[in-house]
Amino acid sequence: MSEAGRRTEIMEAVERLLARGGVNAVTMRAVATEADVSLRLVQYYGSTKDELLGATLDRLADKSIRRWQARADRQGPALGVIGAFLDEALPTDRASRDLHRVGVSLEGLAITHPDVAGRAYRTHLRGLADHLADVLDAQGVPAARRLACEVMAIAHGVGTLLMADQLTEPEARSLLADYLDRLRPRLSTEDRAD
Amino acid sequence: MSEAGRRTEIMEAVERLLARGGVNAVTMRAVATEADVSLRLVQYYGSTKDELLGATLDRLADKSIRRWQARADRQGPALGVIGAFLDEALPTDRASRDLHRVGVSLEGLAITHPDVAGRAYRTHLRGLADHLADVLDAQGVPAARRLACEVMAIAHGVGTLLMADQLTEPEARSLLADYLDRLRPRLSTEDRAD
DNA sequence: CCTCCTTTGATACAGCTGTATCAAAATTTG
DNA sequence: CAAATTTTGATACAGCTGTATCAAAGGAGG
Repeated sequence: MSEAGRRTEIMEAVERLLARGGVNAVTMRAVATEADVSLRLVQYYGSTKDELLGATLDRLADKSIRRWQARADRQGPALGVIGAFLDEALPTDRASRDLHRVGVSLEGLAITHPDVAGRAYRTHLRGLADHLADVLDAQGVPAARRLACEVMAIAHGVGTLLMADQLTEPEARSLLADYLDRLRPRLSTEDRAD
Repeated sequence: MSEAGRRTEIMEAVERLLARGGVNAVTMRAVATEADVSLRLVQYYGSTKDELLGATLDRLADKSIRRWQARADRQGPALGVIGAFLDEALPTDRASRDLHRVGVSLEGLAITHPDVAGRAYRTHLRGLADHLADVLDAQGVPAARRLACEVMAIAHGVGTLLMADQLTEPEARSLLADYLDRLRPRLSTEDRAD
């Protein structure tokens, strides 16, 4: 198999481990087992653990932003864009729950390794915020970046409460629907120039 | 020194380590050094690491809820209560930043150890949500618990963005002020019965 | 004084960690 | 086929981890 392919496989194994058991579950030997590959090969690509972890996190940030871009580029009304973002961010199915867990791991990692993981985390968040702000701004929404951050904040927070069993999925959805209702009057350009 | 005093000192050392370097920084030997005590004594109280960690997390949840209760029991108008909550939760000074880091550690720990840390985390969140919901409900706010969760969500999310340098402190404050502005019409009982 | 509680010291052990190093297969590629 | 690349195997090592076990010192209260 080609070099790039193997590297990808290995980084996918790292992602899976992150999603399942957090940062502590990512050991070189565990990665080898998860990728169904010898420990020696994990060393062969991505020589050090930090390099491997860093590359995985960068890849993750890229993927996350790219995925959201693909979905949001069919621009609807601003409210629809925000609704789609919230819907996408909500950890309801297996995949999005895994993604949320990876995000939490990354957030925690940013504390321990501000240089490696912190940079990836900031890149991730900044990319999402920039893109969301751009889309909103293009629709004439006032104070677009501030709103983008607010939407990201509530998405993250509600996701956390959902993962911690403080909200059921229907409760989370109706909470966000309420939130969107209150947001509606602020989304038109002529309503208020900030 | 009395038994309870030492135990408290040790758990405070655990908290400090959590705030500084996340979960991985909490080793028995590091706790001993941080508490300026011998390793043997850390074993003497809180025999197992899991027990020590669990007790610390429980204590933390208690403290956090109690602190917020003390502040919110001087009941003002609903908007003021929510504003106070947001203000308190915002990681601006050293202490609240440390607290936020501990919270992130706890959140991540809830993934790795759903039994020990997960329980403490849920207790923490539930306690905060219950109390906030009670206060709001007593003021006649409709759908109080849902709103309580929403406020907690945005507080957590904005805190995360602030810690990750995606928002400056003034930006975060004006974001929350905007949010509160939109919330105001919904806080009176006669405005809308949900 | 003597007994109980607290505290320390030194040290051990097995387990997991990242990393390194030998040679040797297996596979792909020219 | 031959050469280069990819992959494995078997270990090794030093470091940190939680936990355990020895004896002994220090202090408080009866």
